Amino acid sequence: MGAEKQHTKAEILALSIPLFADSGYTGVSMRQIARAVGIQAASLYYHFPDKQTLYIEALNQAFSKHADFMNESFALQASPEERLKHLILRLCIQVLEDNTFRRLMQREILDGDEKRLQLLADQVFGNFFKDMNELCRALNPNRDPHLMAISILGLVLYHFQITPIRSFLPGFRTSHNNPEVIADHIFTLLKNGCR
Amino acid sequence: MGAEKQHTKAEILALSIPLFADSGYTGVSMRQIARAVGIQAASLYYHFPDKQTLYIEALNQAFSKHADFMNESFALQASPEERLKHLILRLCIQVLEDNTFRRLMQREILDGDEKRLQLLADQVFGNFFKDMNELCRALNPNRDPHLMAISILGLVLYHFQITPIRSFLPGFRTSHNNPEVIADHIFTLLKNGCR
DNA sequence: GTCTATAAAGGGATAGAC
DNA sequence: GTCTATCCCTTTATAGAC
Repeated sequence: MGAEKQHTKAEILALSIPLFADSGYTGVSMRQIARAVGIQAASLYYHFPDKQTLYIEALNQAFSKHADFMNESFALQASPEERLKHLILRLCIQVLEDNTFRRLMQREILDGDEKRLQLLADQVFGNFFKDMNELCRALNPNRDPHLMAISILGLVLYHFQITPIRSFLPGFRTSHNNPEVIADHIFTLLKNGCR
Repeated sequence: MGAEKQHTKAEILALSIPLFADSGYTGVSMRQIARAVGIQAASLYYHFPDKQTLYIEALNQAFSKHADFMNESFALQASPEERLKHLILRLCIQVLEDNTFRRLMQREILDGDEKRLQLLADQVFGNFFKDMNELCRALNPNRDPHLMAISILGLVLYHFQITPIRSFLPGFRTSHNNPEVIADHIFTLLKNGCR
């Protein structure tokens, strides 16, 4: 109908997600969010009862966006090793491209209370981690799949977590920021160990 | 010297470090720090010109405390593999016991500006990472030591980073929080890959 | 659905007494 | 070295007009 474009909840959330990812919950004010959206801070309270709720809904939106993606690398018909290789490369590329999501997740693991962590576990990791477990079992039934799954995830994520400081560490080369180089390193490590 | 016990800079820093580790820079107020110390907020400004400086000095104190420890696992006379095993177990135990330090470090990697990251790289990782590089070279000269060193560090740290959410993930057992179990898993993984 | 105005609380920081 | 008192700004959140 004749209504001009108005700001929806989803739009506000989409704009506040990168702010929270960059500066954390206490590091972002309602005024900053409002400025990013292009409205007054008071107007945010028409959409959300308080800052907490806005934040939780932002998390929900950010997380659900990624739930789907995760469940693709497992479908393809191939040997467990091939699937692992494919998964690692996809993860590396995805994590590199969506720094916002990775940072938000990291902050949640640092700061989230039990309820929020449960949300993260269910919504983001839920099926993904179950599939990871099964892949790990297929790779080697004698290894603890939970520990293996976390190790694989940790290998990928840590290489990107540490990016800001990496260039100050001995032995750094610019190629170490290349997702294909990292993926290849991780896959070989998982395949052969450090030999 | 009839002076009663007075609060020293070092004491204030020691009390503020866990606060910053728990809630981050913006999540902690000068009043909160003062309360933890048992003085008024204004008194903090006798010791430090501003909050930023207090924070940086807290980081310095927290980091330098750990610089020494790191350089022990490399001294012992043994095969590279033995040294790796020893290092991983020590790291796991250390990281488990000092959550504060781990969290502070994680927050710095998320939020630190270039200058603070340089401090972290030099003071905490500096020699440690150089020794790690050499150990990796000894383990296998054909592998990129920088990537290997980060992988080893990432494997250890991620298992502890993810602790708060681990119990919500499929396949969890309480033994997965045991540092010896984790260390053993990581060492075997590094030695043989996932086979 | 957004605005202006404003309340109420909390933040960093300073002045000056002791 | 710590206190009280205070300044000034920002923050979250509400009220009411449009």
